[in-house]
Amino acid sequence: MSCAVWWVRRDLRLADNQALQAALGHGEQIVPLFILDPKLLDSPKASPRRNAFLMAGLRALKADIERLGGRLLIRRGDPAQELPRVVAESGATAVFAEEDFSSYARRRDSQLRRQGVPLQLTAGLTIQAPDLISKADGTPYTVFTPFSRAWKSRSPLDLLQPLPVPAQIRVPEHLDSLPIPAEAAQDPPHFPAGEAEAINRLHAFLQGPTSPVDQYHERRDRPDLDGTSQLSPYYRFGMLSARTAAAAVADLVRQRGERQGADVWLNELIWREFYISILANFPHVSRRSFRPQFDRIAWVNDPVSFDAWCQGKSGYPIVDAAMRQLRQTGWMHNRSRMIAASFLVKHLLIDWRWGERYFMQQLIDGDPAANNGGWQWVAGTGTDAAPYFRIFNPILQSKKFDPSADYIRRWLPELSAVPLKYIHEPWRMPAPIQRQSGCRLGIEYPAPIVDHAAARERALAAYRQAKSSALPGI
DNA sequence: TTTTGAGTTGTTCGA
DNA sequence: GTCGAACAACTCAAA
Repeated sequence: MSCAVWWVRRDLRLADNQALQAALGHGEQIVPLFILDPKLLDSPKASPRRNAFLMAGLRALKADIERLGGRLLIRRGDPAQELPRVVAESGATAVFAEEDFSSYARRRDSQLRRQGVPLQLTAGLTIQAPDLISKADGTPYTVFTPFSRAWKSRSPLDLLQPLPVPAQIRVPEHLDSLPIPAEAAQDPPHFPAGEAEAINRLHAFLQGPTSPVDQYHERRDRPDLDGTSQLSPYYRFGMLSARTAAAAVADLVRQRGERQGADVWLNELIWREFYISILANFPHVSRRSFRPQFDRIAWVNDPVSFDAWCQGKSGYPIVDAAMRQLRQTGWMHNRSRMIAASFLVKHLLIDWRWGERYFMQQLIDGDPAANNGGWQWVAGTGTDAAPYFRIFNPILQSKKFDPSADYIRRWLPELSAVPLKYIHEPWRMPAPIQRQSGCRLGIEYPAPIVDHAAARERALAAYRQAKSSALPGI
């Protein structure tokens, strides 16, 4: 009886799954397999919370597969050993998996092929394969706007056809499976794992009674509001495919006509495709700057400041609120990510890789491509050719994007009684008001660890220096 | 090959 | 408070 392995990696879904469909098309039986890879689960960039989300996702996937009459096999170890073992035990003649483009994934998959494992990679992580969108001369785009234009012209939304959930999954009986480990970290309460939850969220965002997507363009930048879809963890593990999301937006536009909110939201999906394409085509970005001259920045890298930043004790309320949201929930609003990241890189002059690693250790949605792209954008070392002196002012950002300070008060209870007039910059609060509001500087809430104006000048000087010393031979 | 227009998300300064 | 200019000069994409 012919048989194929469906090797699940970061595509924990039954709908619109090209690897699954290819495996089903190969033979009468399939082996749904997930390999717990210690190299990934215990890496320095792994996160207990993200691992817990993954395990919960596996439990959901297992139940979904069982509902179709199948089983999910769990194995543990190096895929280079475990995958051939499962292939031998099952007699499978092919292995299908969704292609992933991180450096580790590429090395792993090409090694397996060199070993002779009949591994076939399918598309699906992105809507457009990273090597498909290229300039006229065949080289990849490095600027978002032209990339997005090419992406849109190559991919008319009306033509997107997500694949159905299979009716039945038949799995050989005799194969052993480990249990799904119970993780030390709790399942993240804000993000119940699983494909059903992802689909519910997608529909609630697009079509719910309030249709949040229609206000997305106005509300997406406001961390104090609930204006985003919060689907990122689900894309991260493929509990929802990008194509399903894009097709749902296309449906909406067909029903109700063009909408600004839908367009801006779709653009965010294209950003995701862009950064995956950057990582795939320029793998050096995971270790170094996209632009080599910025590898010469003289970072200060003060561990004490870094620790204060991690703990949300920088003395800048908007930065600290962001970092505490991250610590407490494993998720952070996009605007907050930019503000917090900019503060670390520009105000503290700490290497963006330190921040990148910390975010990966905390974020449930932590994705190598998007996280790296975002950090390099903030650091000014990435694909964005904008001027390096664009340094966020955390006070202005705070007043602009958290005007009532609801976000600050939510995550920093010690500031809850501080008057709005002072809450964005509590160091300006007169001593009597500090006592009155129960928020004394240096006691209940820290004094700022750097002065904005001085830090800004220092960052400008460091970047200027890096640029001028980048001349060859000097 | 050369030229031209443009580049997610900004800040500061001075009128 | 609001507005426009300056910030500094580079790289990319496409004609």
